[in-house]
Amino acid sequence: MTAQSKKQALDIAKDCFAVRLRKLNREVSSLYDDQFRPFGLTIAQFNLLVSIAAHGEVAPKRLVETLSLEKSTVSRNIEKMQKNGWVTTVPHEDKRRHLLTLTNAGADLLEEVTPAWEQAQKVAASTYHSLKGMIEDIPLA
Amino acid sequence: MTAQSKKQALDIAKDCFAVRLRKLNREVSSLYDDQFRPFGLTIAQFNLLVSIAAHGEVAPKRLVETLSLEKSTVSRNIEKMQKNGWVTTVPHEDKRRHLLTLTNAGADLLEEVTPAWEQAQKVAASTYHSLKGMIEDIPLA
DNA sequence: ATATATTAGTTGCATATACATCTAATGATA
DNA sequence: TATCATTAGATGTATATGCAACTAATATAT
Repeated sequence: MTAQSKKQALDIAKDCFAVRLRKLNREVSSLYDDQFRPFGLTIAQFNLLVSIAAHGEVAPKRLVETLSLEKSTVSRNIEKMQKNGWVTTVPHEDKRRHLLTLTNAGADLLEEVTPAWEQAQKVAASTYHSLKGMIEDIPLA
Repeated sequence: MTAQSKKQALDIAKDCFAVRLRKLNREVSSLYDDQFRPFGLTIAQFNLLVSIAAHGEVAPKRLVETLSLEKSTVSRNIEKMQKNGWVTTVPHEDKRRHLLTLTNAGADLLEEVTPAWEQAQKVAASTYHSLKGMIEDIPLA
């Protein structure tokens, strides 16, 4: 490691979008995980929970598209949420497909955790001032 | 799911910092992973590679702090990078500690992948216009 | 100086994520 | 209609991540 290459590496570390974004992502995600932990819920699961609720009924395929998740990731995370009794499936005429809905327990959970979510939002906004302005530039669907 | 609660869920999905940030993180990370794939390198490993290079010699503890990673995550990711021959350890007077440095192969790899990194940066910047202004607000260390 | 507390790092375990491949079902085409 | 292609989702395998508990070493306090 010459002093030259060390300086170059530092520049890369400072300039890299992914390095910065991933660090912020870990920090912010952990705020939400901390808030949700008492409910046995993770931020990843909350994300799916709220997305299903927003749709009412939704195909995994659509979650893949709107959340930029790999289909196998959706498949496995939903599987856990089904085991937890929060999500159930509705058959579809096209037998390859099915729709996901929240169970009553799932809907109740979402209501229960909303204050925790609000708390996480508050901490996130006050810790990372740029977040507020940032999110409008991130396409939702 | 009443129409009321559906609408509330949609609002949460739209307002949630974590939901948006995590989606952006997946999308951006995948740009870098695509670029690095031919080198057998991931964005997570690149992150460590460049951080070690920037320090010259660095303790895992310090990477934990500067990157907001869990110590076990650093431990295991470094382990893989050692197996790949990119990183090696230097003993410390305090026998609990050790320092990490890049091997020649690791330093060479970093040089080799720099054009791929630049390409990912270019795609990221042109796809997500807000990234450029955003990163200055994310503390690096 | 010995007992206790702290620290750095590792290991056990669980979730999250993605790529490749597979299967079942449906669609398109010759 | 029989064959081929596409599609939705599931499964195999690997990396990434974090919490809890552990170990070895050092620091602190009595």
